[in-house]
Amino acid sequence: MKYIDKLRNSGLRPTKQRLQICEVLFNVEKTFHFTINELEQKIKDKTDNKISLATVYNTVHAFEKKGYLKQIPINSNQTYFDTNVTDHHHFYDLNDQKLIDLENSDVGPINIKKKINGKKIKSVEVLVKLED
Amino acid sequence: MKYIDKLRNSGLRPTKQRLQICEVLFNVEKTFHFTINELEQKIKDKTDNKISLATVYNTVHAFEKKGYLKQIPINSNQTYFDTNVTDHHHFYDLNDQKLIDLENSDVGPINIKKKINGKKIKSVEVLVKLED
DNA sequence: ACACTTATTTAGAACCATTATAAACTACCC
DNA sequence: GGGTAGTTTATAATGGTTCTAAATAAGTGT
Ligand SMILES: [Mn+2]
Ligand SMILES: [Mn+2]
Ligand SMILES: [Zn+2]
Ligand SMILES: [Zn+2]
Repeated sequence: MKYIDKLRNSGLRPTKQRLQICEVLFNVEKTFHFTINELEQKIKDKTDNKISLATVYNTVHAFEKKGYLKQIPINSNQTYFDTNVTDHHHFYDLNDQKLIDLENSDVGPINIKKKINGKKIKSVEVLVKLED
Repeated sequence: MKYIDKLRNSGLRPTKQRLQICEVLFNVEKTFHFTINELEQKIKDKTDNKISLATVYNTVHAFEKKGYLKQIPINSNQTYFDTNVTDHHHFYDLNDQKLIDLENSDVGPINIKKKINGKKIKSVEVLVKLED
């Protein structure tokens, strides 16, 4: 199986639950954005046996730590995650509460001129809020 | 008093509590970022009588709605607000969990080329994450 | 296969920032 | 002053997330 090695190489045991979550998250055409609750629902739809909510949280955080997921900084009552871990930007539709990817070519390079002593830039993300 | 008119003109009654919060938020040299808990602490430090936590929440949301404050989109367990309501960007220091303003001149103009049908751009914000 | 160790899963409890409630209070208008 | 709508307040409720600790499963060595 393609995810067994991925997990083992990351020091994560390839459990049945983790492999099922890998299927839902990564074995799809397009990357996508999700909350924990939305992921839980997808898992229920796709698989017969249920995975406990605690395991969903544990797994998402483990994958985030390994760089297979990232959090999207947005003000919402739920945390948003992204299966697209490349550097990219977002539209956030305030009416529909929907996130849409922006390609880097849609924004162009961003040159941060200010420097902070002893700190390095980890990421540069643009959030474009949309309304009707 | 300078905040009485500001509040009345916004359709907000200039109560003692709101005026005190105005002093803390706006009667200072520099704009700043805060969480509700940090604001509550500042209020305690500055004034003798206490303002209930519910009123702090109510007031911050009322001021946000009127455009006197804005929320900063960031992943934290607490919501961050900004007394600088002009368009500007932020450094977020992941180690210290501190927000620092970036001037527009520090980033340069950002040209969003992609358009979404029937939606207009409300804001464009850059978040630059820093680490040691 | 077996025993042993360590990682993981799980249900449920705990946590805690935020929001809702509803009664007391206050600003405003006549 | 009297009436009304807006505001404050203590407190409860909400709900996403994290913690706990016991059960289970995976890896390792023999
Ligand atoms: Mn996390
Ligand atoms: Mn708000
Ligand atoms: Zn994305
Ligand atoms: Zn700011």
